[in-house]
Amino acid sequence: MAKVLMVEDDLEITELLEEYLSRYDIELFSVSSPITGLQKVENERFDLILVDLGLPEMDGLELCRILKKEHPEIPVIVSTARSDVGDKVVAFDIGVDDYVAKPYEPRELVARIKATIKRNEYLSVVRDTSTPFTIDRLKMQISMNGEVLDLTAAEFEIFALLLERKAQVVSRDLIANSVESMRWDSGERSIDVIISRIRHKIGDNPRRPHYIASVRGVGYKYIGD
Amino acid sequence: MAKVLMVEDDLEITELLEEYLSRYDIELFSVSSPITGLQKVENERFDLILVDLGLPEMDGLELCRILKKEHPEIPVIVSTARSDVGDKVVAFDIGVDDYVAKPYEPRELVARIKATIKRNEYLSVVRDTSTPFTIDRLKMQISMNGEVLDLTAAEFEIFALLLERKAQVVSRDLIANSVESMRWDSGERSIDVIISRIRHKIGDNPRRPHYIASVRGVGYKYIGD
DNA sequence: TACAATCGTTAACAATAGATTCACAAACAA
DNA sequence: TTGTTTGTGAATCTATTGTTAACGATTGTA
Repeated sequence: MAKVLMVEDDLEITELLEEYLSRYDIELFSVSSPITGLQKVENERFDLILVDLGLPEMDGLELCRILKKEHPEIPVIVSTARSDVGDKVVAFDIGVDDYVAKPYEPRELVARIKATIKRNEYLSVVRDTSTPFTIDRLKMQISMNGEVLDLTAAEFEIFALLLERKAQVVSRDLIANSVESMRWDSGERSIDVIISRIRHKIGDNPRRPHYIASVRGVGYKYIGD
Repeated sequence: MAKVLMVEDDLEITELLEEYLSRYDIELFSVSSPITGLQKVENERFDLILVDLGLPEMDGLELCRILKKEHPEIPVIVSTARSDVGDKVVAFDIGVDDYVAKPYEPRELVARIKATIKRNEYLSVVRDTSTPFTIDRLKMQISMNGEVLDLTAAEFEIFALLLERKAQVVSRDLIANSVESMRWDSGERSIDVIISRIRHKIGDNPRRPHYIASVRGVGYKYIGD
């Protein structure tokens, strides 16, 4: 039974779909606001998220962006009544997995949901080979090639920060202000020391770094090749 | 001097901070209601906005939401006395840039304000199809035909300066004053030397330059043709 | 055109700012 | 307490920047 979360404010649609999808082995949960959607995602595991564009409070695309940032492992399908092609383009740009235009046939939705979940199962295995690191924020751990690294809180936070920003340079300043397990006013050398400890644990060499490169005068960056 | 707008109804705090922040090169303007805050933002340019949650009239989060919608380019920091974690989560969801819990050390506030402003200065990748070069300030790198160049800080800064000014002549004086990674009192020859090293790395020849031409008696310019 | 004066280029080396890491201290958690 | 995590200062190391100087190119002048 696949668990799908739907973010949609039209109650009529959600009730209909809940009933319909259950016949195809899909358990549908629905919330009407992006905020509650995000909260639900934090506390429950879903196989897929369905986002309706044209939502109140927050732009639906904005929700997708956050979802893709915080939970890139969960596939997202967007739906919209607007015939706006721009939305579609932007949505795919963000990394949305599929798109259905309203009004859609329920049967079509079932097909897309099943296809997307299947594709994602396969992809998540492939994706592992591209970068050796996986972040699990709920468990607060980072794995390297499937092996869980033994990191302290500060090490975890800094490394996660670097990994999330991919090749972007992360300044010591930013690190100091983002990492809760460090005192906000601790010296810049402390950051270097923690970086040094992370490097040691992942077996990286600062001279010829494979993962964490230092950027003179600024900070560090993760180099995913 | 950074201009910061504070939306906070506790006069005691604002007066204290106004005095304190000025010592750190931050000019603080304060308003006590979200409405006047919004009006001020319409008519003046600010580098950052500080919003206190738990405001009268309008919910502080609501103010943030409007600010982020109307002026996404201005960074926002929220502060709150509530220890409510939910607020924090929602605030970040809205797109708030940073968060301080009350009571906070004034020094901490200074650090966060400075960091947030700096982080927001450069946001995007400059892509220009007319030249083979691409500047990515976040990653602090310049690519030539897709290949990332291995530049040092000073090399990066000078080359970026030239590229951004297109065909304009950039004087040695301007270079000396713009480049942070160089000592402010270093001679003019040092600039020439760094230009030489950039040329070497991009395979340019000063006799018959394709990219960087010297302008006798003044400085250099980038020739994109 | 020849010559001088000036400016630009770059190689080789020197100076230095910044990074790394060690060993230990302080803070924190159990 | 004890053990673990984070912070500090110092020694060391190194990449980056600065300096010098010899040479080449350019401009101006007669």
